[in-house]
Amino acid sequence: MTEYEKPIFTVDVVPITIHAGRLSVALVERTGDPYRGRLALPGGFIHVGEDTSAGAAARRILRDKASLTQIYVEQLSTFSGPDRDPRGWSASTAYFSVTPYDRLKSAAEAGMITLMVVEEAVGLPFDHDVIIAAAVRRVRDKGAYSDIPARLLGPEFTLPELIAAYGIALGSSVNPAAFRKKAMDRGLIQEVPGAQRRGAGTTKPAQIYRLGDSQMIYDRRF
Amino acid sequence: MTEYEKPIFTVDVVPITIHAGRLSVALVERTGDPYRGRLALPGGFIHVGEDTSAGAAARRILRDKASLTQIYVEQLSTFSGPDRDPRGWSASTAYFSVTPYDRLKSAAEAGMITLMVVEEAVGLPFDHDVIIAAAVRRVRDKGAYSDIPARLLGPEFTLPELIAAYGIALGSSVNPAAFRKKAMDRGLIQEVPGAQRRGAGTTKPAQIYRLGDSQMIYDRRF
DNA sequence: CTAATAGTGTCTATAAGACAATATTCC
DNA sequence: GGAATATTGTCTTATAGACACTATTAG
Repeated sequence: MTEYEKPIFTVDVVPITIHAGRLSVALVERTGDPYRGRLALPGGFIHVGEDTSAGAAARRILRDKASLTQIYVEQLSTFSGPDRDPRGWSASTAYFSVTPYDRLKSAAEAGMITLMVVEEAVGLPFDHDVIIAAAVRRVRDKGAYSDIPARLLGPEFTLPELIAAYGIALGSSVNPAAFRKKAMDRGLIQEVPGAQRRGAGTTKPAQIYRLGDSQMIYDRRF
Repeated sequence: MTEYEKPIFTVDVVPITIHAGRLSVALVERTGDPYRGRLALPGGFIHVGEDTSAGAAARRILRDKASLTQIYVEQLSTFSGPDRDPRGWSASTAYFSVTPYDRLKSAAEAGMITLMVVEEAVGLPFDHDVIIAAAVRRVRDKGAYSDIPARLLGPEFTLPELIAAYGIALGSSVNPAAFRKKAMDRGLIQEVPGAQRRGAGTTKPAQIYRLGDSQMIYDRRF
């Protein structure tokens, strides 16, 4: 068999969250060679002896660079070509993660990460602008029929909070009545029976929910 | 920067077609080292001086191994891990292509490729069983709201042919009246105004259509 | 005319959006 | 009671599935 020059293979992660009511990404300062010191997506090489898959590498990177564990991670796409990395022909398998801001707060306050609103995260090294745009598109496309936006919240939430999260993730307003009906019918959420209230004060308290078993995926067939 | 052992990076393609009324994949006999002589998905290494992206490599592989050019190719997912390739830690970005059988016929008759019904393509080298299953799932998931099944046909087709293709691709029967209405309303297909007939003989001839501008993607929002 | 398939129209069930109406809390 | 938000119910509209009916060809 002919031997070919091996391309560079890396993993990048787009850590998505809601910060101050806006869909945001967590960026890290590059410590390594190209673009050292610049803000970019957390990423890195495969640790051949340690990572059991590219997805596992993505989780390791999130853990090491943003102290994030136990969160939703999904493969996005693989970006490749001779010019995207100055070191040579490269392929990067990109993942995105979805977390409540709470989980990122201490890393942000420690300066490990910098949050940017997705629309303002431009001019980044490599093709990270393109990767972020693809992640946002995925969230918007899948958001309306999946539980991804719900993962922007903690494990318990009220319906108004959930509706707000869907609105922010989808970038469009959400019909509360239709949302409720659909979410309940499809089993996206379940009431937390005991405690029913929450919220800051002066108004009617809302029921607390958790994610249900269903992910609200449904299909359309002819 | 620490140097890490580079993983192997390859590209694999799942060439999907309809053969004898069944959803099928084209496999090739491996000429290279692991699993030499076995049937497997067409695939290979990046040619660093030649390929402008992994998708371009996928197209090159289709051209070289199955004489296929100018067809629909879509990135599926990247499969990776320490054990999927006996040569070591590897990642393979998988693509699938969708073509009418006509385009594969001469390669099949020349013995370059072997067609197998997707359900029967099991026990293949590497994790190609998993890759094929993922491709079939993608076609079935996206099929109901995209033009992918239409690409299993040539550029001109009748409505009954199109409905049959959707049925085979989706693995379920299709309501002709509903399909027609939806496909026309959404602009999936356009009448070919001049010639209106075709078909073998003894029955009413059908109108010929082409793909329209729309790809019939639509979204659901709350 | 008959057989066979192409194509159309109608009815029904379902789901989503709009929007009004009701409920519950704090003050 | 009043303000503010939560929650529910009703009406309308769009779409898909079921299914029957009409159309067009060869023989």
